[in-house]
Amino acid sequence: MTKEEKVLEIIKRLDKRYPKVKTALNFKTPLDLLIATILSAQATDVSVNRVTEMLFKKYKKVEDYAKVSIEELQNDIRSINFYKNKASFIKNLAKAIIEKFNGEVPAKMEDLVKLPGVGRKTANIVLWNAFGINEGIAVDTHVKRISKLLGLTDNTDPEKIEQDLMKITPQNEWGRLSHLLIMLGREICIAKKPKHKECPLNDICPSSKI
DNA sequence: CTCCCGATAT
DNA sequence: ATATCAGGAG
Repeated sequence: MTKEEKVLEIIKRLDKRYPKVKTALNFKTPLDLLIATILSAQATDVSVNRVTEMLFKKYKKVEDYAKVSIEELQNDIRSINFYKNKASFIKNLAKAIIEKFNGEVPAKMEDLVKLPGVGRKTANIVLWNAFGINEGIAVDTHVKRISKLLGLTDNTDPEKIEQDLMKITPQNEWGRLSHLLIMLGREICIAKKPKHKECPLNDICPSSKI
């Protein structure tokens, strides 16, 4: 089985288990999702959703983030890790969106990654979930780990892994592949204790202990 | 490569 | 106690 065939089989099986897969982060607007995704770095989606439920009622426009004091913003997201960094990212990003993009979250990779606190992973999440655009593949900790376990890549650098996955995956499946692997990583192919017996990919996974 | 730095599961 | 969690910047 070629890697191209393997990816299609993986998508086919995971699609059956996770139909209509999408981000687990709650959001209504592109701005909401951008903020939530920044907050989600090395944090659980449950923690992020708990904070954003309050946050998105208080901050509805980029101007709200741009004008709030850094201390107040820090306090509003204090339960999330790296809250000082993230508060600065969000405030500076809001200013940048107002100055450079007329107050609208840009729907292009090259624009998104210029924003403070936004890398390709965050940009890919926003592009696909908020704009329906397949411009790349979000490689997070789950996608990184599982791609290697499945033998889809030999690289460890997320950007190289993304390139490898993009080469062997039809572009219209890029967003879905990423989110399907994330779901598998959260529920079955757990970093610490993979549930090989329950895994729908155990017969085509080189790392399976079954 | 290090730092950031709270909540949760085991 | 400690490993891990939808990472990114310096």
